[in-house]
Amino acid sequence: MLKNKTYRSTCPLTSLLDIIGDKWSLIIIRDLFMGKNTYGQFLNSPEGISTNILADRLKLMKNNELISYVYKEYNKKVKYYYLTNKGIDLYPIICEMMLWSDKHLKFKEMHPLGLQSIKSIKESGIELEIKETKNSYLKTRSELLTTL
Amino acid sequence: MLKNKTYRSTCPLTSLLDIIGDKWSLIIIRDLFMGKNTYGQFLNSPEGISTNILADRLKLMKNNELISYVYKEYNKKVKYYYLTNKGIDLYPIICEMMLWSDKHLKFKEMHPLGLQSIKSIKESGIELEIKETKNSYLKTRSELLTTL
DNA sequence: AAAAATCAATTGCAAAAAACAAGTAAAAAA
DNA sequence: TTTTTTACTTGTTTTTTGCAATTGATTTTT
Repeated sequence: MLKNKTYRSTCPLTSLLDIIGDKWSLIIIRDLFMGKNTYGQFLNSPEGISTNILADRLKLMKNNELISYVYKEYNKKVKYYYLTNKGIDLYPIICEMMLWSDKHLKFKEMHPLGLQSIKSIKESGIELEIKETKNSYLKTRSELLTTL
Repeated sequence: MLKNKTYRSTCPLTSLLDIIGDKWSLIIIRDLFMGKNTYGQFLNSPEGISTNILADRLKLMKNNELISYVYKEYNKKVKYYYLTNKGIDLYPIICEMMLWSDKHLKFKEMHPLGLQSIKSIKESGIELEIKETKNSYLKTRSELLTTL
């Protein structure tokens, strides 16, 4: 299992990388923004994460308070994961990452989080888009939390 | 050595992670923005990257055209690395990462890229700050490239 | 109530990558 | 010419990943 090491330096960039600087964590966060919220749904993403890595990352991100989960009362088995506020605040990073890829890479087929709209809004400042997606997710999350 | 695999999916986020989704690449990019540009300078960063990992990442980022290097005429040994335009465009990502850390983590001692100024400008839209840092780096780079 | 199916993990093992230590080759400085 | 500096490379150990099979609790079906 991936160790939760101590931070390598006091640099804020480094510290973030110590937490989510791997090839899978942000993909799970992306899936959460897209409305996925169970272990099985994460497994079904096209990237094909392995079960042990997924379990490990969910545990780590839970420890780091980026995500949490609830059970629904009619099912004691399935954990419904959701982003904490701390996790939601990762959205601008994901946004900028997708914009970079869109500009510099050739893959344009899949745009999970409405990249086109992000781009057009970008010109008038990205803040609005960030706020909108955040609010939209907050709504989704509150629905999840109120329908246990 | 880290393999340059094929992309795991067509998602732009995933593709970016396939390129720089590790614990070291962005730290080197950060150092370049801070004005460091040689192997030895990268080695001296507080994070303490190993020599083999550093050599590997420089090679990979060169292959991916995020960075390049030049020799100065008075020294045939030292490679002076610099960010390409593609690499410079990673700055908004680094920016957002530092802002996230500043908001959510406790480490406030080291702010490599003028975080405080990024924050204050953020309120009036981050675009300006991004453009400024970009221009500032472009100047540094052109100085490097003209004083071979 | 018992059997079957589902689902979120865990386990074991091989391969890959990272960390650590030491060495090398070329160029620059003394 | 000798010494030092610099950018790596090599070798070994440890950690992490990838993959397949399995477990164990819960849910569904019979």
